[in-house]
Amino acid sequence: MAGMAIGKLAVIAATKVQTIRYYEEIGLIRPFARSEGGHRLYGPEDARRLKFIRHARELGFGIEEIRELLHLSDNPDTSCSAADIIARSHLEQVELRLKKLQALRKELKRMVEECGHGRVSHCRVIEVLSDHKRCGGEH
Amino acid sequence: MAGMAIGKLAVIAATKVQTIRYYEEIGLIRPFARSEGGHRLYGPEDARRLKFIRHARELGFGIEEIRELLHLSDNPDTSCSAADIIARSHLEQVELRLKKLQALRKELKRMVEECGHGRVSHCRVIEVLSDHKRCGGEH
DNA sequence: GATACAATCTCCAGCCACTGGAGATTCAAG
DNA sequence: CTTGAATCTCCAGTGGCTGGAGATTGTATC
Repeated sequence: MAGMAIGKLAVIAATKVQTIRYYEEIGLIRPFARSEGGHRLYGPEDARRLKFIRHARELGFGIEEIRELLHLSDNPDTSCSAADIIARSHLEQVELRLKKLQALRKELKRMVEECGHGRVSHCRVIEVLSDHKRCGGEH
Repeated sequence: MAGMAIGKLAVIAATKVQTIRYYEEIGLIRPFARSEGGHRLYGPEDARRLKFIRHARELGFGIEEIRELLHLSDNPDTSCSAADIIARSHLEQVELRLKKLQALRKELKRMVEECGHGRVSHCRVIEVLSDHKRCGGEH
C-alpha cells in the first residue's frame, strides 16, 4: 500500500499537478506520507478531499469558503447551519452576478444589432462605448 | 489652460488615480503634458478616452479588446466590422458565462433547499460537494 | 546492474486588472 | 512663507492558479 503519486491523483481528480501542490501550500490538502526520495504519496481519502475541493471550485466557491466547508466536512457532528449560510450567501452572489450579466447581454446585443457595418465614425458599438448615456440604462 | 491633474480626471471618470497610472503603464492613455514638477496634465480628450475605457471595462471587455477598440475609435474612417467582430465574440462569451451561471444557480438552489438543517453528517450541501453524481447533472 | 526516460522535486516568475502603501516631492490656499 | 493635500515613483500583494528551469527519483527495458 504505497499510495499513489501526485500525477495519478491529478488524473483521478481532473486537476493539474501544480494545482495540487498549490493546494498543499495554502493548507487545503496534504499527502499522508512521502517516499524515501521525497515524492508525495496519497491515499483514497486524499482523492475524495481533492474532488470535494475541485467540485466546490467548479461551483464557484472561493478558497476561504472551501476551507470552512472542508472543516465542517471533517467534523460531521457539528451543526450544518454554517454550511447552509456559506452556500446561501454564495447563491446570493451568483444571483447578483447573473443579474449583471443579463443586463450586460442586453446592452451588447443592442450594440451589435444596431451596428450598420459601415465606417467606424458611425459605428454604434464605438458610439455606445464612448457615451454611457446611449446605453439602455440597465447598468 | 494648464490641464487638469490626475485626481480630477479620476473623479470625472469615476476611476482611481492608480488605475489611471496603470492604464498609462500599459499604454492605453497618457497625459498630453507634464507640469514643471512632473505632475500629469490631462485635457478633455483624455477624459473622453478614459470614460471609453471604463465603460468598456464595465461591459466586461478585456484590456486587449479595449486596446483594439480604442485603435478603431482613433481611426474613424476604417471599417467598423472589426469592432463588430469584437463585440459579437464578447457577446458570445457573455452568453456562455450566463448559461454556466444559470446551471450553477440551479445547483446551489437545490443544495440549500434540500438542507435539513441538522448535523453536517446529513447535510445536503456537504453531500453534494462530496459527490458530483448527486448534482442535477447540469454542469 | 546499467541505462534511458518519464515523473516528480523545489523554487521562482507570470497571468489579469488593478489596489495599496512608503517615502519623497510638488502644488494651491491662506 | 507655511501648511497640508495631492501627486510623484517604486514595489508588493490580491486570487487561483500555471508554466518553466534545473535537479533528483522512480520505473521499464535491455
